[in-house]
Parts: sequence; structure tokens; C-alpha cells
Amino acid sequence: MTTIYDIARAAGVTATTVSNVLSGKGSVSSATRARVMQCAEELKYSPNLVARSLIKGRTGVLGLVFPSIDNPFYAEITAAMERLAYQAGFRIFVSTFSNGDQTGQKMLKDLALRRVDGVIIFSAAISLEIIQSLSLPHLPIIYCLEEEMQPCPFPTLFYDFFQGGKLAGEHLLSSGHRHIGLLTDIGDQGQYCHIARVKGLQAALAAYNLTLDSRLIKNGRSDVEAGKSAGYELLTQPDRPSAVFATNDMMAIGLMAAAWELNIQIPRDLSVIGFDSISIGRYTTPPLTTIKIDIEMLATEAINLLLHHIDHPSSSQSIVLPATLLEGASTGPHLL
Amino acid sequence: MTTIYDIARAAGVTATTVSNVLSGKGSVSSATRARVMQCAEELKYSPNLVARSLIKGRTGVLGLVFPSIDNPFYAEITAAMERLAYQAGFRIFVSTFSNGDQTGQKMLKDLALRRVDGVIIFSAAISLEIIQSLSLPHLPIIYCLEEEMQPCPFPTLFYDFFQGGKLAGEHLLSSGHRHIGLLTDIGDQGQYCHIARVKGLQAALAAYNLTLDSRLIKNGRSDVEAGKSAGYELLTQPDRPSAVFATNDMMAIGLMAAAWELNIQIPRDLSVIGFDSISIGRYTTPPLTTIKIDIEMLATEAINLLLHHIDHPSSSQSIVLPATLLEGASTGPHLL
DNA sequence: GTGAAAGCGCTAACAA
DNA sequence: TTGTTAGCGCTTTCAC
Repeated sequence: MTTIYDIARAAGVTATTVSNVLSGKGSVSSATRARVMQCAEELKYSPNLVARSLIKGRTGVLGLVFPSIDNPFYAEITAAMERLAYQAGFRIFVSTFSNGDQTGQKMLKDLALRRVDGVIIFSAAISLEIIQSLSLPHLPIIYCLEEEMQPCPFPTLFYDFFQGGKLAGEHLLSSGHRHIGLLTDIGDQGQYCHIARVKGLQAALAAYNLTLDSRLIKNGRSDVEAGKSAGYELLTQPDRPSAVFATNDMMAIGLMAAAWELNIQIPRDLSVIGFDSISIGRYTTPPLTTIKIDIEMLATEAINLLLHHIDHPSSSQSIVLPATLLEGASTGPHLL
Repeated sequence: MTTIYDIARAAGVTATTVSNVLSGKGSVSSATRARVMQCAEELKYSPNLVARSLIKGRTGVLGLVFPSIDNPFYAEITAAMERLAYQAGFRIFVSTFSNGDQTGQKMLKDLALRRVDGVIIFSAAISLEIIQSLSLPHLPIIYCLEEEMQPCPFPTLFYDFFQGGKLAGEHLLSSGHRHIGLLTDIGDQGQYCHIARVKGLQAALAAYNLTLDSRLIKNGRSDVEAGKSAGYELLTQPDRPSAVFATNDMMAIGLMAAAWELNIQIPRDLSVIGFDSISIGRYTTPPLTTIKIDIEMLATEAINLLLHHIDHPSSSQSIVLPATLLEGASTGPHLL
């Protein structure tokens, strides 16, 4: 590894001058500049960003923490953020973790130890209390996609999940469905992970003087296999629903697979609506009706919020983005 | 930020002793040990891994470079590698890039500047020449999934894509298909990105005294939208195939979406076989027949290869893993 | 068992 | 325009 000292020696100057040349700072005569540049080239110098980070107190890296990159929703967010961060001169250090154990918080802590300049956390498994217990002093944090808004010591980016759930319910109700099933994520501690979406559905039902039928609620994790098995239960019971709201797209896709195996046709025999608008959902057969979360917008706002927060640590603004309906072909009128 | 000097001052010892306590090295009396520990606790000390990396010359980070995390194939690899690396005390720094520009190589270079302990590269867009032109001295590199094996200065992990393509072809041929279409990835420079898979198909055809019909070859990128639009072309032409080999699953899923819109039933009217065995493929309707790449095995071997290579830089072993057939329900006998 | 000194590779005051 | 000095936070000989 060649260092600036090697270049300095070769060029007959001091390390400071080399540093000045390479960073374009200070004033250096064009003669020495050329000489230094040439030596750097010949010695195949490349800067050690670890050393630079140490002295600058900045790494140029942003951390991203979320569960399961296996969910395309997060993969798409990652791709968007990586691109946006790169344009702003930052890199993204992704940390994912399989739910359950404490890997998530350990990874978050590790990001802090590595002195990332800030992190974006997608809640799900890392609660506010956990974050605070980790003692991450001065680490700029943006908290994203918490299901329900709550007082938060750092900036928050929030999608209107309640409104999304309500839109999903209204869409099914306005198509004549009255017997509506729910497929949702229930975490390890039995909490509803998608509580706002569920409440939104309930609000839509209430407007029709209906309530959620507990027999039509099935719980699982947020992945496709859980959606399939819970979907099986839902569809094989005596009085099965004519429409189902799955609180994320992966579960909806699993449900569609279950329906296919049971020879239940979508949307003729069953309407399915998801949540997230992952891109693969536009290629299922039929294409999935879903609640759209604008990932590009989400990523843009989150990155901007974080970059702003890094420069202005006192700021604590919060942003709420709207969820909208994205009609596919997996929902249709209630027949018979 | 509290440093070991803060602790040293508080505990009335020197930084060396603090370092010894925290690292468990050297010999420290249990009295000072306790005192130091307590001060560390009270001051909420956490080590600066940037400084540690600088002096140790190791970061404990492994780089992972591949195109498009939007392809679940890579997302699944990432998840597996992240888990395995974590167990070995390493973290994964993922770098993805949208094909085309030179972002990929810039990111690879950047990983080197950040002094990751090694990288795993999934070829596709980063050729051997590019890697060599980047001058990454002493950076342990594992090269993965190059389509065809070739002499390589560093260890290689390789799946037998030719054999996979052959298996795909044989599967379709043995089901009676003779009019077989091909949906494959043609890169920006017009090169076949999945050339070994195509050659495998050709070998299978040759055993039946058949050749690839150029009218039945459609090219696109490796993503689902390209698969759909190329699939459209393939399925709407006069003499459409009875079976199609898509050289990756995302394209296969796009093709199935096109077939659905054209009201072509799978597998009755059209057999579809993919490549990669991404997990979502087991939930399409019908579930996708594909060539299985064992991602768990791939990740395990790649990580092991890299960790070994880090400790033994001279090693240059290569591993070839077998591709196998994974039957779904998207292929069936050729009817009529 | 503890500390003094040196240094990882770089940058930033400040002098010259 | 260039060099001297100091230091980012940590680890590591090597004395004591």
C-alpha cells in the first residue's frame, strides 16, 4: 500500500503538499502539482478512506436498517436509496436481519461504532425504546414507516397506512363485497404489525355498518409462505370471504398461490388486494390490486431528511406521505 | 464521544490499561479491571471502529458487488451471505448498480478504498479486465457466477450453467416439445449474457438433431419487464413455440404475464422453464419450473472461499457447483 | 501489573 | 508556495 509519504518522498516534497495536491486545497505551484500527480500515478496510489474518515470524523456512509431484504419492497427501497445517496456523494451500508433475535439492534449498534454519518431505520422490529437503550449519541437517525405516528425524538418519515387500509376496504366495499377477509402480520409478541392498515379497513367497514369478522382474520408473518398457508386456512373454511385484504403484497401473492391450488379463480371467485405495490405485483396473474407506496418518493424524502438532519442536528421535522390505490386485475365486483 | 482517554482519566489509569481491559489482553489486576469497566459503563463508552480498523489494517467488512438488487436472486444471495458473514464476525457491505454506466467499477474501487477485507464479485458487468485496470493491490477477490469458466487470477465460484441449460432443454424435449423458444439476456454490447445456458440448450437440441430456430429467440435484459415485452413478441408471432426457456426466472415470470394477457394457458398451451430458482417462483400461478441454483450452498462456498483467501492470499482454488432441475407446474407435455 | 512512546494514514492549523 | 507540528482514537511493543 503506498501512502502519501511514499509519494512525498518520491516527489521530494512533504506529505502536506501531497495532501494539498490530491485534495485540490491550499496553493501549490503547477510544477510540484504535476510532479506529485505523476508520482501518485506511478506508485498507483489510492487514498485510505479509513484514515481520512478518522481525521474528518465523517465516513460518507449512511446506514440502512430493515428486516428481510427478501421482501422486494425493501429491496426496491434499497436500490432507490443507494442511487440517491450515491448522487449525493454517500454510500449506503445495508443491514438486514431475520426477525426474532436481536441481530437487528446489534447491527444498528455496529453501524454506529463504524461511525456512519447517519442511519435510516425501518421500524418493524426496532422500537424506539430499543434505539434509546442502545445509546447512540449524536447519531442522526431517521425513523421510517412506523405503522402509527407517535412522538419521536428524531425526524420521522411516515406513510399514511391508516388511509391506505381505508382505501383498500373502500375499494372492496364499493365493488359489492361484504364478506371481507383479512390476512395480516402478527409479530412474535402477538402484536399487530400492520395495525394502522387494519384500523383503516375497520374504518371503511364501519362506514357500511360492518365490523371485521374474527373468523375471517388470519395471521402470519409478512412473507409469501405465511401468506399462502394463512390463505389456505382462510379459503378452506366453511364460510369463506369473497374478498381478502392482505396487508402486504408478499402475503397477497401467497394467498393467490393458495387460491390457485384450491382452484378458486381470481377475481371471479375471490378478490385480492395487497399493500406496498412491489413491482413484481404487476406481473402476477392476474396483476395485483394494491395500495401504492411510492418508493421513489419515500427514498428521496428519507435521504433528504437524513442529509438535512446531519447538517442540522436540531431539526426534527416529520413527513407524511399519502397512500393511493393502484388497481390491478385481482379485484372485481362481487358476483352472485 | 467518549474515548479511552476519558475512561483512563476517570479511572486514574492510562489508555493502554483501558485498552487492555476492553480487549481482554495483557494482564490487569481485577481491581483496576472492575474500575475501568465501571467507568466505561458510566461514560457510555463505545469503541471507534474506524480508529481500530486503521491501526489493525482490517475492517471486518466484506464487500459484495452485483447488479440490481431488484432481482430477488441477488437479494436472496445477499441475505444468505449477510447471515453467514455475521456468524463469522464480519459484516457485508453491499454495492449494487444499475447496469450500463461505470457505477459498478466505481463502487468496487470505493470498497477497496474503504479497506474492506475482501470482496465477492458477481460478474455480469464487471469483467476481469476492468478489475485489473482498477489496481486493487492485495484485495482478496472471489469471482462468482461468471457464465463460462476462464483462467482467472483469483479464486472462482462457478455454477455449471451449461449443464443447467442442457437440463432445461432436455426437460422440454423429453416432454415432447420440438418447437422451443428462447428468451435471453443480451447486454448493451450485444453479447449474450447467459451464453453457457444457451449453449446448454443447444447441446440438448443437438442430441435430438434439432437446432435453435432464430425466429424463436428473443432478447432483452434480465428483468421481468423485458421478459414480458420480449415474451409478447415471441408469443404473438405466426409460428409460436410450444415451450420457452427463459434464461432467468424474472424473465420467465414476465413471459408468464404476457401469456396471461394473451390468454395463452400454462402449461396447457405453453410450457415455461426458468433459471435461478428464486423463491417467488414457487408462488407464481402455476409454480415455475426452473433450474435450481442452490443459493445457500453458493453463499456458504463463496464466504468460505473468501475467508480462506484472506488468510491465504496465494490460494486460487476454484469451485464448480451443479445445477439441477426443479420441477414446478409451468411445464407439461406437448399436446396435439 | 502498569505506563511511556510510537505509529496506523491522513488532514489542518500555523509558521516560515 | 511549502513545511512543521499536532492529532483523529486506537493498539502495540517494550520498559519499568
